[in-house]
Amino acid sequence: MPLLLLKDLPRYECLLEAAKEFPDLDPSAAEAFLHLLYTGDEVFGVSDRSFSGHNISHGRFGVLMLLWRSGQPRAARLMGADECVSGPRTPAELADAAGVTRATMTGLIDTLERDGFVKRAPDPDDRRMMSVRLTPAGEKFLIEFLPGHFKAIAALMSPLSEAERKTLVRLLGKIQQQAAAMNPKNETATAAVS
Amino acid sequence: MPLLLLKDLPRYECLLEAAKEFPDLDPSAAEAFLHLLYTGDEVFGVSDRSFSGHNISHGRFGVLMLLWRSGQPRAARLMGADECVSGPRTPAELADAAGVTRATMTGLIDTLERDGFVKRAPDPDDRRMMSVRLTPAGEKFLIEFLPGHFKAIAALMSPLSEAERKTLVRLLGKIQQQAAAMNPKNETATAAVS
DNA sequence: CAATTATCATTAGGAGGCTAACTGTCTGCC
DNA sequence: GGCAGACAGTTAGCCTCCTAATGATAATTG
Repeated sequence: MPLLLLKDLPRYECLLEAAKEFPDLDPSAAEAFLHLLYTGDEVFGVSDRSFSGHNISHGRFGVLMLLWRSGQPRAARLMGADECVSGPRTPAELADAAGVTRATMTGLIDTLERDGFVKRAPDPDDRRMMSVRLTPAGEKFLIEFLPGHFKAIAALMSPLSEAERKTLVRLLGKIQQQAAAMNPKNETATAAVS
Repeated sequence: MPLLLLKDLPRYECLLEAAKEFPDLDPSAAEAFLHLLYTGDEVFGVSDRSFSGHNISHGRFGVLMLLWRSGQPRAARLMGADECVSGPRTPAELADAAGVTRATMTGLIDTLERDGFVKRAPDPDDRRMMSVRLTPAGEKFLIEFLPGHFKAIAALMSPLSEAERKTLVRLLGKIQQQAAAMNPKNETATAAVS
């Protein structure tokens, strides 16, 4: 459970009443916003419980997935890369792919290496760089862990029909796009939406 | 941005291919799951940027909102309480309402008090308890901050029509229910769904 | 070829989460 | 009345995230 949120969401009537006092409050927008945050947190919690029994966390899991068969072409595509190149190897590449800072990645690799899932090796060509690699123990962990994780995801989404899942993804896509446009960091996204 | 996630979501074809290797992987479930986590993170990031310019965070904001006019009946209803009683006052009540541990609430109140938004006072009746109160500075902050925050939420949801917002909330509700049922902590939720 | 600039990984310090253990205070029961 | 247990709040230590600063190495460029 990562983020602090209300345990009970406000009822819609409460939002309506609050909107009388705050003209900027759009009740249906606030409702959707709160539900999105709340559900995201719940879903995060589900996969967190799936992780916690295995001495792993979202961050650690993400790094392992990024490293998973990174030497083989298939892995890169499985993780969303556009081309069939090998997956990320250096801390900088991993940080970029995972969307965290390099400092954070250093910390994650530290604990992963301490626990024997991963190994660092200096790059022979560029002495500034390190090369990160899954150990056999790390690979064994993934092979044992993934099926259960996938089952949990399937169970979580089981109340939704295929059509509902598509609808959900479509609506979330619109919000993603808008959120990206509202992020001052990427001006390209702003242009793409406008 | 709270949680570590892939910067680029895998494409659907990649999930389909991965499903050949892992029979437990349900591609549409995984797609919805990843989009939900990703969008939740993006949305969290939007409100985080709305906060960060004001020396505040989600946790701190949540506490302030819980304390907001906690002496007046309206406040409690605004925050989702079922009855028109006064809002939470003690650290334990705040922790429960916010869904964090008491230890975490102690830390939040510490920094909030250090920054002058909040004030602790011993309870005269029960010397184990403390009473937490918004200072005038804390109230001033909320009054100045809320309109912009509500505007950001409205902007974020602006790509969705009213009907789409209702659909989104309905679909998210199904997932919330399922997530609650999968949480071993609350057996009541399990029973409610089955 | 030397000096500046850019890049890589790490460290240091801070914040917000957690659990577990501790201190004081109240309650309830003999 | 006194003691065991429950309960409020805090403390201590860990994890994951951040930003900013550092040191070592490459790359660029005059």
